[in-house]
Amino acid sequence: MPHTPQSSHPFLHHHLLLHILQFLRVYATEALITPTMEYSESSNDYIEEYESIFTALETELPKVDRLPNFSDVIDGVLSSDAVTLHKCVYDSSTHADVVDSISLPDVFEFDDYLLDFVNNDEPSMPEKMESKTSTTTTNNNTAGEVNPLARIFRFKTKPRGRNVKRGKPATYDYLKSFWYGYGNDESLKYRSFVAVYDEDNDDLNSGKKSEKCNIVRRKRHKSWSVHEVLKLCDGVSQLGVGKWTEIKRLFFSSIHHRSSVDLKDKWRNLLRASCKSPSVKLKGEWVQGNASPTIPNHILRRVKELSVTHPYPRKRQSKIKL
DNA sequence: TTTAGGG
DNA sequence: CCCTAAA
Repeated sequence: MPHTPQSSHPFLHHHLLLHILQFLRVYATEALITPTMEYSESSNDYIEEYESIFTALETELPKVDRLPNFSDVIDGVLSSDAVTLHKCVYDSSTHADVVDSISLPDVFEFDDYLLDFVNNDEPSMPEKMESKTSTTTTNNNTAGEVNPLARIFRFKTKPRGRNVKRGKPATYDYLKSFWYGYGNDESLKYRSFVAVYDEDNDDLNSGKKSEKCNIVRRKRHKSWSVHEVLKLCDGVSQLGVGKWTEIKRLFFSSIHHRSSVDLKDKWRNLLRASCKSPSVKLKGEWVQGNASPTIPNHILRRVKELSVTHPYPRKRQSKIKL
């Protein structure tokens, strides 16, 4: 990794790092290690595993030129060997099930945590940035203060992952509304945002206005667990198709990261999958059907049944053409 | 705001 | 998952 000039970003300063690590420590200790210790004698392995992660983070994070995103970090933790072992303890089939099985403190709370930290105890800014910032924001901020969020947006980050190119560029004000008030759609609270450094609108070089860097909004991909899918099936069988807000309220009240729209999308995908031929055992051999092998057959069957009992409401059943 | 559908 | 026309 030929990382060059240690781009010193304020949020990567040591004290913030410590906060992040502290948070991770608490998270891992309380949510993952503790419940494991009740079931395994080799929990020291887990602790060591996490310690190694922390150590790695401590040395690697300062080199990253993007705002550390807790969701990404925790993804790494959850995909670690420690959790793999953990999942065996619970005899679950997927990591998602592990997450479901132990009541985690909300994994996504970190974004809020970080924001609070930023607001209350702002890291010092590099002079280079400090001067430019002050000149460009004087007119826009009351009390002449630099809004900490604006600083976050100055990170020269490269978005990663899927959908990143399709994200809707947003302004600072747009994003701010999600940080401070999540509105009624709580799922928005669990979305992560990535600031994209806009070369063409670089106030560090041009000295021009650039309060509005491009912000790419994206929701981290989270595979549906069996538990969630069953929940969705229950909802559909009880409330019918199309009542997703209700299903969300009654069956997903504690699963904050699935919006009603998510439910709708998932059901559509499940229907699609249930039509395909599942894997079957023929003469002792497993014949791979063209249906996704990741979805248990009993679920596909359940969906199949429900698709008959609760037909998908077709808005335009007939396309009347004259 | 919520749904249905296309992307 | 995102985006948006429709309702």
